[in-house]
Amino acid sequence: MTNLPPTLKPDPVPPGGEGRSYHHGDLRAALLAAAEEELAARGVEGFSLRQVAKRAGVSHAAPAHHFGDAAGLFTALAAEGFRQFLAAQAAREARAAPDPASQLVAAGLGYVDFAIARPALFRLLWQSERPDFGNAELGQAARAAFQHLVDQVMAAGGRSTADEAAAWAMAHGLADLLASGRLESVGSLSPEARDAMVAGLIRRVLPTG
Amino acid sequence: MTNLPPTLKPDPVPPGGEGRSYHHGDLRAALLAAAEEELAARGVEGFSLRQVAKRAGVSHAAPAHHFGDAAGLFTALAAEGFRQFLAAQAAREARAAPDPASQLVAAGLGYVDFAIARPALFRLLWQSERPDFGNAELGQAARAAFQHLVDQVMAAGGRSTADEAAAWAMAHGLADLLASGRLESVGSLSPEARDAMVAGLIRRVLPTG
DNA sequence: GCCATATCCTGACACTGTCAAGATAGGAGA
DNA sequence: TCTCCTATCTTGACAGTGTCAGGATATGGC
Repeated sequence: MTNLPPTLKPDPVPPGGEGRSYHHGDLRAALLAAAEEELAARGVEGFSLRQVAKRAGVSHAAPAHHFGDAAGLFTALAAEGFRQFLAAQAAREARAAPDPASQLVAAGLGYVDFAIARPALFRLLWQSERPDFGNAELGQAARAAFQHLVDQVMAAGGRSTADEAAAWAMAHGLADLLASGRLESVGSLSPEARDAMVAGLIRRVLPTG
Repeated sequence: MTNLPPTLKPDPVPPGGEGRSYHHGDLRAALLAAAEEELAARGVEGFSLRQVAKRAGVSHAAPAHHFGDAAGLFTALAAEGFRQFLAAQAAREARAAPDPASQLVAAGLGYVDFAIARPALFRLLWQSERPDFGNAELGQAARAAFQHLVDQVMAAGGRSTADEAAAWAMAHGLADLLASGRLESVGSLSPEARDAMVAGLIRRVLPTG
C-alpha cells in the first residue's frame, strides 16, 4: 500500500470526504486532532511527530509549516486543551445549583471529569515540559484555567491563601490520581458514586463548611 | 577532545578516583546516578540513554548489559525512587510527635519535601509510563509507597474510603502543584511557612479533627 | 598460567525531529 | 483567459536516538 509507483501518488483527499484538494484545506485542525489521538494512544513520552503526520495523511514535514516544530504543536494543543478543560468545568457548573458553594463543587467535578476522560491531555497541561508556556496564547489560556477555581473559592467565601490552596490541591490531587489509575478505591466506583465522593471531598475543604 | 587517535583511548577511570579498572566496578550504581542527573537536567521527556552513558563515561551500549533497555533503567530508577520517597516521609516522621495525627501530617510533609527536592523523579514515579510497573521489584516498592499514607490515615482514626482519599489527594495535589511550580502562593513561602501551610491543609482533611 | 565468563566497546539498523529545496495549487492582476 | 506570486505540501538529507549483533577486554576459578 505504501510503496506505490512514483506516478501513482495516493489520493491526498481523506476518505471522509471533507478534504477539499491537494492542499488539505484545514490541515491545522486535522493535525491537532491527530495529535490528540497520538497523545491518547502513545502518551506524551511516546509521541511522534511523524506518526501524527501519518495519521493526518500528509508528509512528515507538513506539520512544520503550521506549527514550526514539535514544541509549537504541543503549545497549540495545550492552549486548546486548557480551553476545553475550562469548558468541562463550565458544563458542570451549568447543571449545578447557583449558590457559590455548589458552583465551586461543580468546578471541581469538571476538573476531575476532564482528567478521567482525557488523561494524556491532562498530563500535557499539568506535567509536561514540551509545550512552550512562555507562549502568549498558551499562557493566557493556562492562567485562565489556574484562576477559575481560585475565583470560585473566593466567591464561596474563601479569604486566605490556605482556602485557595486547599480547594485547588484537593481537586488536582483527585484528578491526577484518578487519571493515573492510582486511586482505585475511588476510581472503581460507579460514575454517580464517584461524583458523590468527589463532591464530598471538595466540600470537606470548603472555607465555611 | 573526543577525537583521539584510535590507539590513544581515553582513560576509562573516572577522575574521581573511585573507578577501579577498565571494568567500571560499579557501573550499575553509576548509571542510576547519571540517570537521575539526566532526569533532573532534561526531564523525563528529554531523557536520552546515550547521554546517560556519556555522563557515566562509558559507551552508548553499556547500559543494556545492566538494565536491558531504557524501560529497564527507568524501572530500576523508579523502584529506587519509591524507596527514597518513603524515606523522605520516614525522615519527617522521626522528627515529629508520636501521636497518629502528627505522624500523618509528617508523612504528608515528607511527601511534599520529595516532590519539591526532586520534581523530575517525582514525575517519573507518579506520572510517567516509561517504567514497567508490572515489574515485581517496582510493583512492590510502589505499593509500599501507596499504602503508607493510607496506613497512617487509618492509624489516625480514618474509617472510610473518603478519609483515605482525602489525605492522599491533598498531599498529592500539593506535591504535584508545587513540583510543577504552579501553586505560587504556597511555593513562594519560606520553608517554615510552607511547612506550616502544608501541615494545616492536611489537618483540614483529617478524619477526626 | 589458562580459560570460561561477565563486562564493556564498535558498528550497524530503523526511527525520530528538523532543515533545505523542489513541486503543486489557489488567487490577484493583466 | 493567461501569468505570476504566494501559501501549502513533498522529497531528500542530516544528526541524534534506542536497540541489536559481534568483537574486545578484564576477572576469577582451575
